[in-house]
Amino acid sequence: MSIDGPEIGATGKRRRRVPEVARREALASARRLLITSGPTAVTLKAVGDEIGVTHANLIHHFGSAAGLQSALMESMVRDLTDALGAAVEQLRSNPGAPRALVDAVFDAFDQGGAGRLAAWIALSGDLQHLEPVRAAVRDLVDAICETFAAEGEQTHHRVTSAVLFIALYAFGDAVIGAPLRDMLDREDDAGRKIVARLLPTFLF
Amino acid sequence: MSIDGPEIGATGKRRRRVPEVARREALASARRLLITSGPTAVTLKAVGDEIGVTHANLIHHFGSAAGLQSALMESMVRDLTDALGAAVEQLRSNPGAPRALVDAVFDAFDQGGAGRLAAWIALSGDLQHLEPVRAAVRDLVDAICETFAAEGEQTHHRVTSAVLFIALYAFGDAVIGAPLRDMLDREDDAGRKIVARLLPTFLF
DNA sequence: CCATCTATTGACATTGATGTAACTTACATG
DNA sequence: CATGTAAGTTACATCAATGTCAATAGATGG
Repeated sequence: MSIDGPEIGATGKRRRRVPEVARREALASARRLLITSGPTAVTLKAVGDEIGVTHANLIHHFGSAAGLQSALMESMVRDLTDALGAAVEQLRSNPGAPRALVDAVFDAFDQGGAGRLAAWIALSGDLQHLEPVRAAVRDLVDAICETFAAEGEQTHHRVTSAVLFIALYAFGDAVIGAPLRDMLDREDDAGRKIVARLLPTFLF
Repeated sequence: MSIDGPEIGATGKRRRRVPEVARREALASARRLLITSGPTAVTLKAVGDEIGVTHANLIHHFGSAAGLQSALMESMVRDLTDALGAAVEQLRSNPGAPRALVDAVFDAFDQGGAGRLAAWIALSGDLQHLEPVRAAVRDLVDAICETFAAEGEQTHHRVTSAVLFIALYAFGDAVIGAPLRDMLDREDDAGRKIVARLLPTFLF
């Protein structure tokens, strides 16, 4: 098995990191643990073992275990808002390409881990961590509204319906899409196809 | 503060339950804790305090903490499959009423707690507990296919798309629908309206 | 080379969840 | 009323996660 490789002992010396690097490595490890093994796997010991530091060192950098979890949520929420911002740009530069928009949002929720993050936040009740998402969502709504401004006064209502539609669906697909598609014998991108086909229903 | 009130001592005597009653009370309490406070709140002590027994007594009835969790998952999965079965009956007796079908599925995921349950199972990786759902989902697909058998050879594909659509959406709505609707200033049943409106797109 | 700063560690304490064993007592049955 | 079964409790042990603190050791400036 070759457990406990000489993670630090390879050189026999400690590896001293700049705080920013230490935090970044820890958060990357924590995200990997969250996505692959669930929220209960994100512990100080597990993260420390992955990046070769002790749990006390993580407390030194994040203040507490809750501080690490909070920083992880902030990090992933920032990535999600960035992805939504990129989706806005993608839409502005190339409107009328629903599949590209759908892929951008679905990838953020699936591979970016936003789906599992949102589920974790919702189950644990830490809803305040979702607050930065509010602005990103409203930017997305505004961008879509501008693109389809000619549609009349019902535009805002239709656009919020579209955003609610794609976000809820992408979230559901990221968290339980795989087993559900397996039950139905459907292909991996069945959900994306459906959303891409229905999205014009809202916008046109 | 008046800690440790005479929980049992109110009568001065123990309350002896038949095993089936003890298990039912414990599972009801565990479900309430899961829905209101998340998976980490479902502990032997928390459940025991709610129903007035010790944590050792719960181990006596369920074998272990994992046994209680497993029984909770089974109980909630059974309720979900029952709800899906009822949706099948509802559809057979009154086809062409998408909102009623949508409400039945959404209520199962939201008020029944199936949404939080599914998120918990997905995050923790205990996918085998979803196995009983497979049969219920396939029954639902078959029932819808029979109802719309005249639609041609693409029927099965369209029906599985519809089931995937409503299930993923109901799940997403149950777990993160409330904060998302708040961000978008949308009404509580916005998701249900959207699904009810789009469902005929698949079936007709 | 020396001194200072601080990232890092090791050892220890604490807490909560879980598990085990022996004892108690409610209840049914003779 | 006597008795056996099992629901229920008490007391204790264990383990993992978290937290605290003094000591160690890289890095950098003088």
